[in-house]
Amino acid sequence: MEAIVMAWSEQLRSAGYKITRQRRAVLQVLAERNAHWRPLEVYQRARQRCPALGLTTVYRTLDILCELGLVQRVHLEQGCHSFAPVSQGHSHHLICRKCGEVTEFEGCDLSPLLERVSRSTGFVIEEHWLELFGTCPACQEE
Amino acid sequence: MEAIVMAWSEQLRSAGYKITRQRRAVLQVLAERNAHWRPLEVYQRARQRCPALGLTTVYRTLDILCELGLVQRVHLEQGCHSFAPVSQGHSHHLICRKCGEVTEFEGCDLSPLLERVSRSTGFVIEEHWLELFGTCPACQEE
DNA sequence: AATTTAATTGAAAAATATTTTCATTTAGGA
DNA sequence: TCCTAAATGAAAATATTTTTCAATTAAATT
Ligand SMILES: [Mn+2]
Ligand SMILES: [Mn+2]
Ligand SMILES: [Zn+2]
Ligand SMILES: [Zn+2]
Repeated sequence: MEAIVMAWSEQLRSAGYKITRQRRAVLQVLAERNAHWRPLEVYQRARQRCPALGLTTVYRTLDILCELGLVQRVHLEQGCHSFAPVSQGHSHHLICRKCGEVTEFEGCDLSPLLERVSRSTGFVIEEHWLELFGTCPACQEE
Repeated sequence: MEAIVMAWSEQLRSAGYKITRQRRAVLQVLAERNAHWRPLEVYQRARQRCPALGLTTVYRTLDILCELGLVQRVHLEQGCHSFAPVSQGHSHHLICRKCGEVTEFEGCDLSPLLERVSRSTGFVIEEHWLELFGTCPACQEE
């Protein structure tokens, strides 16, 4: 089994969640590709491994994974219904508009920007979201 | 009438759209506050000015305003169903988590970051989204 | 291995959000 | 004022997400 699936399972377990066939199937699907997944897609694909799976459980599992910071909602022009795996705590995504591939990128030093905005607006800034869109190497070759 | 409503109307007109009572009511609501608005909120508020207004028309009007770059969808933790006015072309929002106030901020020079990410991933980066969350000056005083 | 039990489950229904359809109305140019 | 394409709202359809609840099950305990 994929190492990432085992790592996720361990995180679930240590947070007090049981490892069920259904949850395992969801994790395995998410580990298949670096991409963003909609609940319905996860459901359809995961049912090949676990036919008894219900869509409700997919939603519930994604909720838990979000809560634990193992996946993150991805916001797209077409809508904000999909989720992508996350490696560390604070994370941003780079999304291919053609194939949907999702790549995390490291290091977002926005401090100068944030400080400037904070000073000019008087806001206390507590969080930032940054998402990049473009074309991945594979899709650049058409 | 608010200057901003007249400016928006002119934009609509010059894009070939008719200025209807319904559209004017929607614009007037959006101009009321620097905030993010959900379609249903716009609908309820705008019906005080134009009782015949339908929710469908609110959705359609927001679509057009998005298309023309006069409003922009705002993405929140709770969901991504609201819209906020935009002054210029490329714009980012700073959102108060307490009162919902939305402030645009100027100048987001992300070039060094984008270039670095582009180099390290091989992606061609075409667009970026940045949203900041925090507490506005008024809400800081509790 | 059998027992126990709280966590988990899926189906169905409900709630919420958005889009489509279509007959009627209307803004705005002629 | 007349004309017409654009715009409209009500209703229905579609899409997404959550709630409810009786049945099942993971896994800790015997
Ligand atoms: Mn960051
Ligand atoms: Mn920018
Ligand atoms: Zn979003
Ligand atoms: Zn505030």
